[in-house]
Amino acid sequence: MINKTERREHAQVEVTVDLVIFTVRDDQLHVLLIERGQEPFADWPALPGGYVRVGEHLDGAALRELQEETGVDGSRLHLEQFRTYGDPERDPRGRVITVAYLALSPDLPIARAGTDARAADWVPVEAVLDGQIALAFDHVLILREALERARSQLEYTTIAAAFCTEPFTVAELRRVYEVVWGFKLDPSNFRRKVTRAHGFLRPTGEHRSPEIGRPAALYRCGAARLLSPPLLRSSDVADAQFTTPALR
Amino acid sequence: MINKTERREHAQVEVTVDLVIFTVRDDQLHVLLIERGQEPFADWPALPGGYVRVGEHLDGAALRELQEETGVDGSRLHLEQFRTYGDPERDPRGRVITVAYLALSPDLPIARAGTDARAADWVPVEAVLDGQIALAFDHVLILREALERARSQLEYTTIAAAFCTEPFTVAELRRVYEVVWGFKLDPSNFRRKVTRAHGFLRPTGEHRSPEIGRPAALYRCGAARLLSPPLLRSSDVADAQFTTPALR
DNA sequence: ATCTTAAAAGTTACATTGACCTTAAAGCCG
DNA sequence: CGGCTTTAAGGTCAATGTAACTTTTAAGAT
Repeated sequence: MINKTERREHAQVEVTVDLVIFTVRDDQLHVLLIERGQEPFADWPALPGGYVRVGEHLDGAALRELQEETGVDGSRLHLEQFRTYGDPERDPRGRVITVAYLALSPDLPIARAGTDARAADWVPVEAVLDGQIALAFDHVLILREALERARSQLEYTTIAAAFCTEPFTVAELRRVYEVVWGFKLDPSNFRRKVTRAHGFLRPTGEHRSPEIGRPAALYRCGAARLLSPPLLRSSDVADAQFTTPALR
Repeated sequence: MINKTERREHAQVEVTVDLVIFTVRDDQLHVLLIERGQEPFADWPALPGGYVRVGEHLDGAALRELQEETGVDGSRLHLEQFRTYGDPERDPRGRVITVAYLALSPDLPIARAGTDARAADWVPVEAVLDGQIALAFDHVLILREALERARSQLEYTTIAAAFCTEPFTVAELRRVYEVVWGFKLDPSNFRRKVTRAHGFLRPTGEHRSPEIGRPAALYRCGAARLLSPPLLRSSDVADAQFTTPALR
């Protein structure tokens, strides 16, 4: 079925990876952005990412670009491929499709300056979705879809713990859910669910005193990757999200 | 950060789409396969798919290849991009990455012969996973991951109805779940859940008499895309699946 | 000692679930 | 016809899960 006519029509494309790295900072969801050093979109904020090299795995390219552009070591993050963007018009340089990755990170300090990217820093997600900050290419779309994916991942998986620096308290974990989902949770019911969920939290036996108040028990991540039973947002919220990732 | 050195190292790749189309037939899960007409892997069974053309959207390429190779009109299926495969060694022709799509289909008759592909037909998924049938490229991997995706989609979305030809009965819908998940469900409890779930089923008021037994009420798909509350597999099963789609 | 604060644990009414049972509506058979 | 078989549909009930709320606990501060 592949004849010489079609052979001429194959798109010769270049492939990039882009990374959406979220963190929780000051009770706000932040995303890791760089400032582009080159045309197109020179000086614009953008998701970290770049070209996949000859003979390089997609996952490897994602790790490398993250390291090069932001100094972040992605090997300890739960970096997950979540979607590929291939609109023929999405890059003014020509046909460039990008494989998007998502990860949740503890609030790491970002080594600025010096390295590849002109700047890399955490930026509040809301500032981007508000339109206060415009991003290069179709990165706002990618960010929006990554956020929706992250929100739903919190329901069915244990990755929320990836936001926390070990060891962490139940309250810290709850704040992650609250910030990503964008609404408050009942502390008591939240505790009951996450402590009951098999393999989510491993108690250390240690405690940490906050500035004031009763000391909180400290936990580490358990072995489970899937949360059962899941920790669902209310059905109202789920209905509102109502994503239809299908073709028209 | 993108300098002339890196510019030389950009992978020049070709991009294909591959489609995993499932259906339920004779109480078995089937996948739509073609027989390759060309090297590499000439005469091997493979997932339908092919090169993305210049200026073509990924979704458009998926629809076109499905039509060309199997005669199936994908515009009425819920075709969803689920993962991109980019192992540098995955295609002997060189660097070819593929964007994989997933859809659930009613049991359509496949127009054989004549067209682009030498043959296209439904094949039991088990025969492939057993190793009885080898597939070209990394298509077994793609199939396996598509199956896991489909299984989990049945839990949280209403796409199971896409397997059924409208109008359909609750028993037909239940058989879809049983075949995809691979275990029996309690008919009574299943009915209660799917009829209660808001926006899943729309009663037609009509009935259809089976060969024997009480006539079953007929339904059409409702408007909801997300299932709330979700229809979960038992937690044992969820634990067993335990996928870790992260990097090492 | 008492107050304040946040963590942790308990209470209650209610909804959902899984396993099982009963009734309903057809065709079939004598 | 009347009873049998078959599948659909609906009901029961104990166990579990949930949301909203209250109470107890363990620290530092006054």
